[in-house]
Amino acid sequence: MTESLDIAEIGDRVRNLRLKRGFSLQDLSERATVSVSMLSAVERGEKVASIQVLHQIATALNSSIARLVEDESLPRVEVLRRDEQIVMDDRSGWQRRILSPVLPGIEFELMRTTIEPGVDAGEFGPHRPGSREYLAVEQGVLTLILDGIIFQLEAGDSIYYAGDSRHVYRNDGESPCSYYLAMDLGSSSI
Amino acid sequence: MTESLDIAEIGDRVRNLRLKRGFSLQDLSERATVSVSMLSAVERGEKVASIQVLHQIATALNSSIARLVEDESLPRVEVLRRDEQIVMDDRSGWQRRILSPVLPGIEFELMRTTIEPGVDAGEFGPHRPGSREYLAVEQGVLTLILDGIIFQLEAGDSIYYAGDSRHVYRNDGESPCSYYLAMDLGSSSI
DNA sequence: AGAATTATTCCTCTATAGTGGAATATAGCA
DNA sequence: TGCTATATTCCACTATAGAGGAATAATTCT
Repeated sequence: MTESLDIAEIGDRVRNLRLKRGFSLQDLSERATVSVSMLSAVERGEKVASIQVLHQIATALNSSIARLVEDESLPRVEVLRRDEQIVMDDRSGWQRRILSPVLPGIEFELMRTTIEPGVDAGEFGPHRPGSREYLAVEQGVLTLILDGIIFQLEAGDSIYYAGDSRHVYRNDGESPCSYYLAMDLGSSSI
Repeated sequence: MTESLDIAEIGDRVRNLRLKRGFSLQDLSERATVSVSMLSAVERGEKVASIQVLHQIATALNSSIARLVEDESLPRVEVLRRDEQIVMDDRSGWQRRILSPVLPGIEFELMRTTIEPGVDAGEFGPHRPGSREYLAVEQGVLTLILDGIIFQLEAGDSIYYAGDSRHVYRNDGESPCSYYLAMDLGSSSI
């Protein structure tokens, strides 16, 4: 989330992407249904496109508004040693460990959860519409309930589900269960 | 990625979010430095905002252009049983298993890689600027080299790194190494 | 219910987005 | 080098975004 939108930089991104795709302004004009003049003006940061026009440009470049507008200010590397990770221990028998650092403007988490046999880790969500979760079972058997629908997942199985559902994680088995969960609360590409 | 931008729907999203935040048009006008008339027109889908104005509105609503413009058309659930997953077996002694389904407009992958002792899985990337990778070591010891910088990661450790670096994965240990990798080639929130 | 206050839409006007064609700049070829 | 073709920027014009204030609608209070 930036305070100020850099119109010139957006123009640079459009031009870079256009050249990378090997398009002339005329090519892009035809694909995007935007005049050559306007494209030139946008690339030089001379005019501010409406979201309609920028959407057309992005689509023609097989990109997205978000990507053309984005501002990169992320760190290059962050190591989280095991003992530096945030751990949530629940007395009822499950543990959640956050494996990803907090990055400015990024709403994403990678985590590893373990659930003891016979333990119900409780209900989560729904998160905001558009959020996505990806889960991979490392060991044991996980019972995952999404909006009342039951999924039984074994070691090695994986599942994607929309984050705006109610989700319950349970270990109905006889041995500990562990899984990795990647949760993206951000937006889809447009 | 939608073919056509729905201006009325964007307006609905702005209004819903504004009401959720408990703002009047006047409140939002002051916060966003956009006239009350323009806000009303945008909400009613009557006018097309420039990206400058929409950015101001999004910022004032503590949201992003991407989120105001996005179109949700993702599946709710997709299970990938172990034997349905795409597996890349390399003869030199490493294996990569894709754990996430392909979703329209989403450039994200969750994968699990195993590397035999003494094996170098090779060099990857650099991916596009803004992409992010999150890696968690499940077992063994992983040697990860990012743009020439060496990181030694043990079971339980995790690391985030920008995707536009050259990355090399190696198992210098005496036992197999496995790790989970979440790779987001998409954009950051704006 | 009526009055006062607040919120939203309508209206007019100015500034600029966006277009099509001309002028200029650049690249490729003989 | 000069010529041709292609790419880009300039220019004049139309359409509309965006602002400020008036009119209308909705809500709150007595």
